Amino acid sequence: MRYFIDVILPIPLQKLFTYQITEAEAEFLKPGIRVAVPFGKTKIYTGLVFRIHNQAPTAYDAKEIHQILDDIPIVNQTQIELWQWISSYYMCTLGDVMRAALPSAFILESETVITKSNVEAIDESILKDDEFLIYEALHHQSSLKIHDISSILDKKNVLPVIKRLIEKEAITVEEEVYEKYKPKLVRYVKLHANFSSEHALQSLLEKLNRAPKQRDVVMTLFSISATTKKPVKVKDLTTESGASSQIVKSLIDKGVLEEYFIQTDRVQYEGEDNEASKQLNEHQEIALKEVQTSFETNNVTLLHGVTSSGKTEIYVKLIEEVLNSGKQVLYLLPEIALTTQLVTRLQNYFGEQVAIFHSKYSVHERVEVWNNVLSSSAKAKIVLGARSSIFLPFNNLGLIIVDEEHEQSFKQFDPAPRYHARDTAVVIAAMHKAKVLLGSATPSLESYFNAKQGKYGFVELMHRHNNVLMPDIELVDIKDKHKRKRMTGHFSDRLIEEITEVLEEGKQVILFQNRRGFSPIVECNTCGHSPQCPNCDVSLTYHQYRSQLRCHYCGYVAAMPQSCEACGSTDLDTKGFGTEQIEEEVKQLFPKANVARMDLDTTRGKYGYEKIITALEQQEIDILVGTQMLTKGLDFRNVKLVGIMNADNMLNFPDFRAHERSFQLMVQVSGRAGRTDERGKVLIQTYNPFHNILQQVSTNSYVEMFKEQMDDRYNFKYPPIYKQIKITLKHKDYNRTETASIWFAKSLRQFFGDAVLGPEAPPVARIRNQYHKNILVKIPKKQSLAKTKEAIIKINNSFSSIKDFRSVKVILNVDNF
DNA sequence: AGCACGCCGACT
DNA sequence: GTCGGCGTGCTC
Repeated sequence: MRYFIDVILPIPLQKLFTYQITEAEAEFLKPGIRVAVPFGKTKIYTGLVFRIHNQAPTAYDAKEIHQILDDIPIVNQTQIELWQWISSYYMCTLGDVMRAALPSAFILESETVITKSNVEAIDESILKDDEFLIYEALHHQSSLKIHDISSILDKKNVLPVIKRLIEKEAITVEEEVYEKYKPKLVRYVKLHANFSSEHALQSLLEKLNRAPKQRDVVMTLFSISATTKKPVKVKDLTTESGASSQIVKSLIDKGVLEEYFIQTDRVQYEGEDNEASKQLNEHQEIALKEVQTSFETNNVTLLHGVTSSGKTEIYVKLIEEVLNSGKQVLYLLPEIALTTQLVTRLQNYFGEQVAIFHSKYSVHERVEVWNNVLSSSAKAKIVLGARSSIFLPFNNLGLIIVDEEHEQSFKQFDPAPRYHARDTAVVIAAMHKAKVLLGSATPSLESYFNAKQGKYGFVELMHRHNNVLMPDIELVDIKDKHKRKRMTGHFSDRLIEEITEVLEEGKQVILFQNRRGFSPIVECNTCGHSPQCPNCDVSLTYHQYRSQLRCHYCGYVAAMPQSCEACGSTDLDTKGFGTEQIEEEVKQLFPKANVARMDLDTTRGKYGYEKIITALEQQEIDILVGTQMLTKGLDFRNVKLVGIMNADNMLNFPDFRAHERSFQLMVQVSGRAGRTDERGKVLIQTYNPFHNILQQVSTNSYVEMFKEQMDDRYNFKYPPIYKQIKITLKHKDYNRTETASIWFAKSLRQFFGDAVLGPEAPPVARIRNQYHKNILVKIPKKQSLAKTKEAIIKINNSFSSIKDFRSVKVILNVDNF
């Protein structure tokens, strides 16, 4: 009997690959174990065992595997099922899912290692200059990587050189696989066993009298272990005794001390003991009861709680309950909210049981969280994570909380798998027979719709904590203010008045402008020319603080020109405004106030974000100017006024969800005002104060907004009434993109007729020198999604078999919102 | 996706 | 004449 395995490889190919294994391997292997397999002519890849069987492939000879990488499966059966669901629902390959799901340290790739051949000295005269350079380098260094050779020769393509050297038998190459994850070892020391007796110790100390530094170290070791009664880290010993690590080393060399290593987790909770969860107020208590009742009949429940209503405390109670039943909890949050207070809060309640998983963690840290979840370790009973934490190897999930459920960042846009973590969470929960709680102050239309349809349970929490009133929202008509000359820069007289007042009270102000940089367009007043990005179809944004022009799509940077590139005129003007300009104007208007800015530019780096938040909490900042970053789950105690500089640019955004998003954004920012005792104030500056959305924001009428938006969605066949799939075609040649997209749309129409929209060029038609075209397929609820996808895949297959179109990239995006 | 192979322009 | 550009095809 012959044995085979089908493996998933982390490459975007639909197929699984079959390898030969021995009987012993067949007995050992299980689905979910990683194997290193040869792939193509040279490479070795990490594959994940999907199936073990006896059917020999007919068309080819299966290769043998290279190595088994795990003792036990690192991916469980439920996850493999989930991967399959994601791959079919979001129209991507299993390899795509594998790449996204596994921490990158789990996916090893081989590296080519070049060594000198063992042939006796070869005739060096047959070597050419570059070949000799490498041959020579190998005399000094036993082995070289491809990368090293590139830098020695200072060129990119070094493979031909290597090939020639192999032919001349000067070198040999090998593929080596490296384990990327190394457990972290901490170095400890103890007194060598030889000196455990009183007598031996005595004579040792006498001997050391002549080496006072070493004696100090030994004495410090005694005092540390006497006080802590724990093993002593080398690091503690050196800092405590003030001795260099050299002294410790010589003691080890002498055999006085003995070193040993203990494996530790990189991520450790070092906080205090847990505090008890807070007593709920009457409204929270009722909401909690309602959620619990809802869970009896619904697997998914939506909790609509206004900003500052204390949803977190309810979550905490639910988590406690689930933990007591011995199950795991997944708490999903938008990426950015993870870096803040909430993490600390949950750790205060649950201590070590909380594991955190997000993109700022190193690959090693992620592996540790993965392993802790896999082994159902007590250290990962609750996982607090961003969208990718849905891929962790849970085996006993009881509850998933999706906080800020409406956040778009739960949807992955690029690369594949383009999944939505909230929707995927619902699927995972079903697999585990777990419950899902979606929480938001401004639920997404689809979740609210699902709740209204009875598909989800629904609980409302309309009272703010301590019964603080909802902020008072005032609309300021800047068209009128301009006419009456009541504007100073981008500030209306009302806004200036309010800021002045709030500052006098010693309270803080947040100003929201959803655009970074100084101004999005620079224009020449003489000829009208404005600098464009050379790689994308957008005008460059002016960033004042470095006097640069930058493209927000591709990252292109140029110095701000002194004069117009087209006509040479020095009369340059800026159109539109961003956070930088607001910051500058505030500084001029309120020279005494401390002003800070929070946007992508100021929060780069690991702690950039935290720094600003802490400064605001410590009240070192009086006025904070920022983009939508401000809205994500932050709890600012002392902010009394929120100013929205211009509501119109978001409302006019060309997207069917622009209104919904604007509503959510504005309500969320407004929620930052007056969160503790005093009522907050919000000023919204707009050219169009009678816009329905603005009226709804100012009266906090979610339901009204929902009804009106749903009418639009119904009339224009948009989600959540219709499902939709977006197909994007990309190519560097405009004409080819054009003809390809027309062909694609035409084929789609043969199946779906009017339900196909486009092809249409997106607002930015060229990004990084690639032309884009979008096609939208709208799918009525009653139409089979599976059949629709099948048809699209079929069309895509015939598309890529057309020679001219093969180089056109096709991106399928299911539920592209 | 990589990576090898193979065919054409621009340089020593 | 070679080097290296990228279009084409394949990977168990």
